[in-house]
Amino acid sequence: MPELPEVETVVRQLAPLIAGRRVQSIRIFDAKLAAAARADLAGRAVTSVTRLGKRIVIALGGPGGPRVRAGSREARESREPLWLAVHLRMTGRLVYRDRDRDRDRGAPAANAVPRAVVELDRGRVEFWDTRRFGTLEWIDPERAAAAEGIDPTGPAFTVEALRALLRGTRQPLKTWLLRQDRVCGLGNIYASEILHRARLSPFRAGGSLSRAEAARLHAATRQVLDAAIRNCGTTFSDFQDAHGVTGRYQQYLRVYDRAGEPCLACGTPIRRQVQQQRSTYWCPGCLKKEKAGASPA
DNA sequence: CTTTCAGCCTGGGCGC
DNA sequence: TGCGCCCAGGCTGAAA
Repeated sequence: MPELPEVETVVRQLAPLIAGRRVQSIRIFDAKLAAAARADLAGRAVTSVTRLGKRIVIALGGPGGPRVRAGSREARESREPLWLAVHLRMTGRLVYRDRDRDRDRGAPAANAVPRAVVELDRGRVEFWDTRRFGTLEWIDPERAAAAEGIDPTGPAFTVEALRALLRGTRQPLKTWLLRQDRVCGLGNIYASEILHRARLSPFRAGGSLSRAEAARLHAATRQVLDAAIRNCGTTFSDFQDAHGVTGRYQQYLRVYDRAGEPCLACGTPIRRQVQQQRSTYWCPGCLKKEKAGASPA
């Protein structure tokens, strides 16, 4: 579930389930994630679950329980809050389970093991990830946020900010939208959907947009993401996860994965072309119409 | 700086 | 039923 709306959905589902809960430990079952292991989590509480771009950030406060000597280095270090960042990449999922309940629901395969588990005082958060591209990292959120582009759902994402970021770039729009250091959170589905709604060619150079076109791109980004978040994102697999997060936005996709099918707006067959090793979907009919409509009568 | 491309992994779907 | 492809919601790092 890996673009902004899917990650946002996970955050909204997970936050009320684990906020305020005590953590016991993190258990790692995949050697690729060994660097995320640590033994100082017992007694910490989950203080928040938030989204940073496509990452889920679980904040852990200082530990309660038995105290170490006040003022010692140990005490200072143990009070430091910690932030666990989960990146789902292509196939990652976070599944919350109550202890002894829902034992089997959500498990992708019998006898399969999650890559990692955060054990809570009661229940756990499991990290499942078939392709094992996902990552677990302990981060400094300020530093991580500084490396991230503007969040397109937030107040900093304005037409002027978008224009300033686009200025001078010769990268094709589709490719540019996938960059996480300019505008964060977009991926292969929503980049195509947004450009279609904005009636902009995926192959146009980013820096070539007029003010009006940049405004269309801005509006389309907001509209597509808002609708996708309202619908809990896009889910292709029929898999139901442990608390029933199943997106509905796949019903509203207009171009993604529809190569050869008629455009819902104009009937022209949707085209697919590979850009930067990723499939781009667009409707040539809608772009032609746009050009014609834009020229003086 | 840009662009391209292999690589990281597993599994589903398709044509033969 | 099996085999060999191609494809997949992401991103990194090396090379040109």
